[in-house]
Amino acid sequence: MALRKEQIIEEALQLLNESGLEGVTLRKLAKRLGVQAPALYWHFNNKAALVNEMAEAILQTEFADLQPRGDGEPWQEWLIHTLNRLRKAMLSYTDGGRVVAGAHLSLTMAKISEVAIHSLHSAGVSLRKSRLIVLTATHYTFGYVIEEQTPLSPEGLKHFDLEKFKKDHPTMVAGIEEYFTSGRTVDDLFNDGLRIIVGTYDERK
Amino acid sequence: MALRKEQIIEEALQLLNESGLEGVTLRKLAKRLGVQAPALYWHFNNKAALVNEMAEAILQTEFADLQPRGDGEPWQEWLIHTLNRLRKAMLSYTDGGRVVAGAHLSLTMAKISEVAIHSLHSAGVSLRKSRLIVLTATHYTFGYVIEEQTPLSPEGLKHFDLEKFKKDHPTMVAGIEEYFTSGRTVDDLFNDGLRIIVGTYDERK
DNA sequence: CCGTTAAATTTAACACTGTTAAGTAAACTG
DNA sequence: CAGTTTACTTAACAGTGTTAAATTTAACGG
Repeated sequence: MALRKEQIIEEALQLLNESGLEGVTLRKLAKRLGVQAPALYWHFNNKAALVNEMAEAILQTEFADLQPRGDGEPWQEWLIHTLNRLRKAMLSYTDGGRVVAGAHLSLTMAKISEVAIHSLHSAGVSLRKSRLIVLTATHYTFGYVIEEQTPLSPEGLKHFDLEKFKKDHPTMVAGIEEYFTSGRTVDDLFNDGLRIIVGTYDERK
Repeated sequence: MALRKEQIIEEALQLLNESGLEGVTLRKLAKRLGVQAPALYWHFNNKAALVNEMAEAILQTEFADLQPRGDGEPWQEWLIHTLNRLRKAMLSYTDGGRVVAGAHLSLTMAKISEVAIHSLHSAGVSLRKSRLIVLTATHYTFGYVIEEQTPLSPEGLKHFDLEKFKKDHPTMVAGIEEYFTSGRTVDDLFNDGLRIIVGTYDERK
């Protein structure tokens, strides 16, 4: 009775969350849909197209409606809030960062950029700087999420000498310990990076 | 007469540059080395380990020697210069960004972070802010390079309506045109992003 | 209701992929 | 010279995306 494109993507996203990006195979996906693998090729030209649409769907759940900066709202706060939503959307699926970052030509991402640049520009920031800040913050967000979603394999951990690492990277380790023993989280870390970019990072507190 | 680990990686990197990350298969690599594919498993536990060592090699060619910030040298300039080297290293191989960013537990990356944080801290920046800036700039660099190395498929371009895109994203398009018609390049764009992060972006000029 | 056309899917197969197990030949070691 | 380690080969497994052709299912006009 005709498989619908929408439900293929929905099932693919569920599979993504259970098995990760490597685990999303056409045969597994087809089985869940009660169909044979080549049937999917009627709905998608190839797997890459499927993954692209998955990325679009991930973004759409969070950005179905995207309000531009409100009157009087500081652009820094608006941008930070918006990029927190972007991170949240990617984090809500296993390997969501890689999926979304790998999907070029995403209309939703383009829309986010457009609204963001406009939201800064309309607040008095020059067009060039608006674009620079949005671009920088977006790349930062992608890089941050991709890394936080990259699992460090237990295999690599086996050969990892923590004591030697500490001895070889004292400043780095001190910085990490200082940050987290002060009660901060990876969410705080992400937001502090954004504040560095938008220029509202406050040394005190 | 005994294959050496070093030359396997060298050949793998050459293959990477010719065929991209997808093109680096154990059989192709083995063939180039005049050997059968399973022979590689004597030298590496699995393919992921091979790719990790490729990442390390990519970084090592550029960061065999990494000088910390010199006395009197502004930390902003030192950091920008160092991250330009990081970008250059990744750009020198097809999919270099994905390879390096995917390699967790890279000792070379750890060393870069350590030296960088120290270079900022020793210039009077607080430990916490030093780490924040380095982390932010590093993630930005990864995100930037990964995107600039992601090829937009001709397939996706077929269905792409440029005129509609322009109409739907006027601010974004205006920003892009303004930037590049002023004679700037993607290298400049990358560096302007870094300047936003380290706080030396100058609106004029 | 029938015949035709188009939509949606199946079956079979191809050319790959990473990876394991078992065997083999050369090189070193005592 | 015997035994062990090093470095590989051969054979095979289970899986991958993808294509071509045949086949079923649904839709539609007369």
